Amino acid sequence: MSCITTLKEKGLKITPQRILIADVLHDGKGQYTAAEIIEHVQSKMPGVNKSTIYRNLDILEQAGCVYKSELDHEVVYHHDDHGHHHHLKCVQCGKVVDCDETLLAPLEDSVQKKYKFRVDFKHLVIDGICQDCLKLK
Amino acid sequence: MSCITTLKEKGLKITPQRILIADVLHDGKGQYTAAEIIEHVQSKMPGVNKSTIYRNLDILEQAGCVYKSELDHEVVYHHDDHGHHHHLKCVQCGKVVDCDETLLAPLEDSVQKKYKFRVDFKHLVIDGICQDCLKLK
DNA sequence: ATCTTTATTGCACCTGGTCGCAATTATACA
DNA sequence: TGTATAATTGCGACCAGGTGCAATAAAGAT
Repeated sequence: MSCITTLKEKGLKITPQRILIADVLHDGKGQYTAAEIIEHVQSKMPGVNKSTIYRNLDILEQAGCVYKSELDHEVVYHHDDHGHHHHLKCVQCGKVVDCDETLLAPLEDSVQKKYKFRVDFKHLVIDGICQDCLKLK
Repeated sequence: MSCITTLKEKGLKITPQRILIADVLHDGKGQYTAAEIIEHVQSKMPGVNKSTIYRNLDILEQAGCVYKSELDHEVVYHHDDHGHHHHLKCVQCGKVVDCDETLLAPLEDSVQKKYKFRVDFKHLVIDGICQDCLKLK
């Protein structure tokens, strides 16, 4: 669903800056760093302030349109639409391996049941130690 | 186990700054923000640079002596010894609920088996939406 | 006890992200 | 269409944390 529609539903104002940010997130590759979003937005509308963009990314995150994950020393934002998968990140060598989403499903259920907390894992990053680094020990 | 011993085993040098950092982490409450660690260390040895402390916290994390988690807009460091538990954090209201560690055990196993990745969850922070915020919708 | 090597520290500077506040603008309503 | 009002923007200052580099100090060898 369009981010703009969601914002409207929440009684938030539709500004040109917000439209541009939503456009970037809907387009293309589905994963952007804050710097990339800032660059794309400013290339279409020079002078847009970085605070505006950070603030709007937060708002979109709160609204549930955008997910944020910290991947290998970088924060990336992705739109809800793009399929989920997770990342296993080795804290020793920094390597990142993609990981199937079904792995997390049982956990979502148990947290939901036990704590009445709705978690919906999208692009979760799990820290650990990879096979290669374990061998080096 | 003492952080200092671990550092020695890895061939790293034992400096007064590192000893102070390890002291803070071993003491007391078991959870410190970077700012608290900097303050404690500098109170015992004025002039220690913050970069030194950040660098050493990273090194201790890599060495597996210290765990780092992001809790409600704050990064906290804790020593390996202190018992684990996890946190469920509501992305809407910011509320944090403690959560039992047994919940994560099955996941540790499945990641280990399927991806040969050793994860050892300590003080994990899981984002979600709490019961109260769900009701408001 | 001194020397050599290599890691570590302190320094100055940079970067990403945040905040308070005054100016601006989207929206609802007359 | 014009106006009121509350949200949003842009700005500048600010903060936490990180980096490159020259100076320093720990550890092992002599």
